[in-house]
Amino acid sequence: MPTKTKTADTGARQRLIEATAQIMRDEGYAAASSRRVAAAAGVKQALVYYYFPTMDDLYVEVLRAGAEASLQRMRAALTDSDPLRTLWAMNSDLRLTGLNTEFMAMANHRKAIRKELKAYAERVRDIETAAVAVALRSRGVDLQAYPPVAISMLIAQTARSLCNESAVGVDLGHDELRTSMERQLDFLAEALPATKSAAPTHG
Amino acid sequence: MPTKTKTADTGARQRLIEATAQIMRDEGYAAASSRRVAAAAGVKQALVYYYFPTMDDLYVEVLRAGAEASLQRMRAALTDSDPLRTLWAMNSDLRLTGLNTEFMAMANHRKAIRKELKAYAERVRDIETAAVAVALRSRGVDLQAYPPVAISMLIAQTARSLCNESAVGVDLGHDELRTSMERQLDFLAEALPATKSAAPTHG
DNA sequence: GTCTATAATGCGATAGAC
DNA sequence: GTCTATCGCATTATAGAC
Repeated sequence: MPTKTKTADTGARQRLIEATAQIMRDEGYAAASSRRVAAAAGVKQALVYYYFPTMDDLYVEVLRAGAEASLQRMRAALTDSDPLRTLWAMNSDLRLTGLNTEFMAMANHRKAIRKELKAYAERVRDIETAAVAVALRSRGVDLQAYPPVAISMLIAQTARSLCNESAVGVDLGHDELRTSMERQLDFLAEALPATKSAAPTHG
Repeated sequence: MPTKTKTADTGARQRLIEATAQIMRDEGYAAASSRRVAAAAGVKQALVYYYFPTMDDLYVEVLRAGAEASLQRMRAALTDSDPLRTLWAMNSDLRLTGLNTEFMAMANHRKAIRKELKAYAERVRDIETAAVAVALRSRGVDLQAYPPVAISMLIAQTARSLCNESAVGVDLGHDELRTSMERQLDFLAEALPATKSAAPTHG
């Protein structure tokens, strides 16, 4: 029953959200005007205001959609064999980090965006931290000395920083930092290679 | 001889640069229009175009001025007793990191800004790396295992990330990450506390 | 060096027809 | 649900007086 109730409007509305995301990525949020996103979605400008009362509402929806997709990927990925590597890989995605930079800049001076970004960032951090805690514990790391939330922030933010810099053409030192990080991840991954489902022979 | 030659125009031009920086920090680069910056500097809009052919030229000048000031501070600071802590402190300055975020977002879709930001970022990294190398070497750290450029990037980017998040109200995990980083800096600082000017008794 | 005035364009948002 | 048409305003940038 894909028709009826409220899932029937998945035409223009969805295209508007996707078009907005793409324009923000490619040309910055300042370029994502009602006329530009309408044209990219193949509709007229006034229709934007039928679906979204203000442009900020559209931006929030773009953020929300991307956030849900990321959380979904994260939850699925973090039950796999090497959550730390997955964390690193997900935060190395240029498409995501590019959009994230735009929203960070927007959030600095738009309350509605700031509120939404904060909520999203904290949900992401919770999930990432839980996964890192599992990974570290299974490798016998002292969780007091290495708080999972600090480790997860370090991995995620380092990956994102490298992406952000690459986007503007700065690559100086990237090889060295990447290598250092890879070595650290290798070390943690190899410590206890295949202790699959937590089923020690006993006690 | 402060008059003559070319240093005589330090009135409106300088005020325009400072006003632009402040507006970018407080309200984002999109708010730094020719009318807004002119009003903040106490001149009329058209005068902006007398000093700067296009708005991008003004933005580049704001970036350049801030960059020179930062490099100056950095060079002075990095000859002192604890360069690693100085590196951490300088990259924890909300005024600087806020402006930096705006320029990063701008650089993503404006060639002139991207070129200038890249040049600045690489000069900063060179200086920071040199200072970290000195600090690590004097503490007997293996520079192969811990490349100075990687360490300097890690310290600087972690500090900046914390600032960027705080600016949008995200503080989850900050205490833990800050404490971990402080402990690491303490360790490095105390390893060989006061080996002042490199003057070993000999050999 | 600083101003007034203005051209040309784009913006967010609304009213109302279909 | 999608359109046409429009209001009111801000933008970059230029021309030309003083």
